[in-house]
Amino acid sequence: MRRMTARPANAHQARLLQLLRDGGPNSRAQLGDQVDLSRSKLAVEVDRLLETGLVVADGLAASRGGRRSHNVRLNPELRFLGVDIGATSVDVAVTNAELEILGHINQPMDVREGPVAVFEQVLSMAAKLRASGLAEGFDGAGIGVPGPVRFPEGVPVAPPIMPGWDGFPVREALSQELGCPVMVDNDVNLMALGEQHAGVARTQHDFLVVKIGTGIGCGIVVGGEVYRGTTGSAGDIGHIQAVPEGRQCACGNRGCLEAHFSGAALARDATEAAQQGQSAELANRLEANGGLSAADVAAAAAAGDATALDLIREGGRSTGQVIAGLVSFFNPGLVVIGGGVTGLGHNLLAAIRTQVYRQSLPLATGNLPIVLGELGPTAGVIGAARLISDHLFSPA
Amino acid sequence: MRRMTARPANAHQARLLQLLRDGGPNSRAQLGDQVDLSRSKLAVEVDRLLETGLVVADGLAASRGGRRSHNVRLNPELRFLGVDIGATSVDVAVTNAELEILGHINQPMDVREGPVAVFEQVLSMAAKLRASGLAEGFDGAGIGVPGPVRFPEGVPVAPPIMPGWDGFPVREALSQELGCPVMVDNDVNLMALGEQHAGVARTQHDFLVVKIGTGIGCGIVVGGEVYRGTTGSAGDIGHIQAVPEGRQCACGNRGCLEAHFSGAALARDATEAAQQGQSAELANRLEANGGLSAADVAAAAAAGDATALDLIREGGRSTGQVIAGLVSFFNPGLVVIGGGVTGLGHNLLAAIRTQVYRQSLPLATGNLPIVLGELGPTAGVIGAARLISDHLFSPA
DNA sequence: GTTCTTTGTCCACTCAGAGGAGAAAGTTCG
DNA sequence: CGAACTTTCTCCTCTGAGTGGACAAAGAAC
Repeated sequence: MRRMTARPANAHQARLLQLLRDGGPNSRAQLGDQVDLSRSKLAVEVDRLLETGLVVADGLAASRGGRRSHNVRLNPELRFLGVDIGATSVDVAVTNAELEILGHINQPMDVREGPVAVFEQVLSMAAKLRASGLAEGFDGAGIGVPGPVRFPEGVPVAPPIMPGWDGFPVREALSQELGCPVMVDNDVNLMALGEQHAGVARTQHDFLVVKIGTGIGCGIVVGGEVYRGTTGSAGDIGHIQAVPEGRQCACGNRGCLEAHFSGAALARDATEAAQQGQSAELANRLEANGGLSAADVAAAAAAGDATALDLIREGGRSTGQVIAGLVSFFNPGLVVIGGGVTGLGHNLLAAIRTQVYRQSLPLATGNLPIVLGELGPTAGVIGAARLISDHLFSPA
Repeated sequence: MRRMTARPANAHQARLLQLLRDGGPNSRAQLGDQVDLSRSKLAVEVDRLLETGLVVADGLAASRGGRRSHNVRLNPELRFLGVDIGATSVDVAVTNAELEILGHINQPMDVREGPVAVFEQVLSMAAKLRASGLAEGFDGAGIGVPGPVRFPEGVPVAPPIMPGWDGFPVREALSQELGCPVMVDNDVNLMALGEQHAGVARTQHDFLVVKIGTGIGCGIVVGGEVYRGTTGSAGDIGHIQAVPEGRQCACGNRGCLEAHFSGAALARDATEAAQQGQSAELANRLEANGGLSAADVAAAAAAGDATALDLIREGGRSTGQVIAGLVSFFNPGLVVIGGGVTGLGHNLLAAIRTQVYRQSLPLATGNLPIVLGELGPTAGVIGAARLISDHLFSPA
């Protein structure tokens, strides 16, 4: 199939595409209710979109008490690729233009192997999805990387946990390989984008998404737009001091949040506790698996292990301490907790909530929900697809 | 004089008014260079503005190698009132439409006396400026208050340091008294607005302004727009924890930044030090003035007093600690330090810089200037005038 | 079948804005 | 001083986006 080359010619067309993406098939009349255009003008723009092939006719809708309407919808053959590169695994998904996930693969990987190796893996995963008949090609791709990105160019900058990626032209390279437009962003920003449009933050304009995975980061949405900062490093909260004179961090300072709580820190602390005989439960799991992960701690806590529970509570306290500061500063309408450690669930959330509600002023916390993300491991790839679709569904 | 009632009828007119405000008198040709309109359309809009009286002819400009141009400018009789209510004093200023300060009064006051008393004082100060011939009336007024504001309504909400103001309809009351449109905002936001357009932040889109006065607060500018948060309390950083298990704060928690450093905290600490005989210099000043202020500490430090210097350094360290966290999170392009304690000058700035550059990651601090505000005590009133002018110079 | 409702198309009209011609008012240079 | 060039500003025509109403098509309600 020939891939999509057309782009909306004006703001009206862009808006119509977005309505069809977010609202599914629609009649001209329904579109008219949402778009503040005369019916005549609307019909013209819809006809032009039909000509481009971005939009296709979709039969007759049921009557609403009068003549039945002719529905239109986004071309069901459009395909977007969403890629979410984490520190230790990659997610790749195919969506249609309405951003429904048609196929999704996750594979372990080490981002430190560098861009060339990782790219090879991503491309083979994309090829696998294509081979399974889900897509003949891609009309656009979004990709998230676990570090700061110079957004306009789509290039990672000075990423601490992914040496070798600094300055690697991710956007251009992937665009070349896939033959379609590509947008690159930080993984946490994509998670925020996902939760904003398909998840728990659907009604919010100003909110934070704290992703606790191998590391820890924060997505910031201001006025409905992802905020990336002056150099693309906004939301880099892993190295805010959570514990004065605390643990030594890889960044050179002491007491960084990430050194005290993250997937990696939790696994480390649990292993220490097991080795020191503080918890039989954890020691058993260490024995059995040859190592401990955040999931082990979650399981131990669920089984009633006090040490595991303490670790989670203490981590939640540190995290809550930092989030409390951000809440005072930013006054968000919602805080979403996501990432790999959401398996820790309610225990973690309770510890964070307690700390935030205690430390921030009532005006900021009065009506502030702190909740878990709704999309789990798909948040990143959905956000990635959203990113490229926002780009393509805006005036050229 | 009849006060201005007209408003720009469309976005073009609004843009033209803003250009004339920020660039002074201009010819049609010069305006055309900045506004991306055909000369014919531009002429039409300028003529309409002339009809409204917002803009007046301003004679012939010097030739630039051809026919001399007819300049136009904002009506020089337009007057804005800028009011900056602090915790312990009020500033009131009159500006013309180009936001040049024509007159400025500062008077001591205690905001805790409540809105009625303070209003009376503000109105009498405004009357004094009017009586001195600077204005026959006001075309708009901006007012800043030292606490959170529900911005659309212009009403303070739950202000901790100004009991009695909660819910007081500042905007409506002042508008009634002055007979002109009024906008209300937090004092720190106005300071940010002032520094953004007339001060040190002129080229920045994303920056922070930390105001250290009686209390401590932060103005946040995102994409050139002041960010106020979901409930109007964004930037309320005085109660972020700077010292774990630190001093008891009035808010009920321990170790809040404001409890460790602010004009009030500094005066308190200096008095304690003087009473405990730690500094003869400070003790002398305490004796002489019957009390100590931040200015006394500044003077003592300038005279070489080690205790005063230590207090400043320690305060700068606490402040820097908090700012470091904000810098990691927000990744601003500039941090401006302002407010009453800027008299502490270089010593304070150095302590803050040291702490921030040490604690935040290089990508965020790499090219991050941390500077003192440029406008000093006029930042607030200039920002206030700017606020109302932005409102009036936008499409009705 | 008649009447009412909803949907979609067609067409005439309005209006913002572009762009060119040309007049007005200067400067520069031989 | 006069001719040629420049800049500014006005006027007039033309275009194209968009509106709104008339009308046809298609179905529901009675």
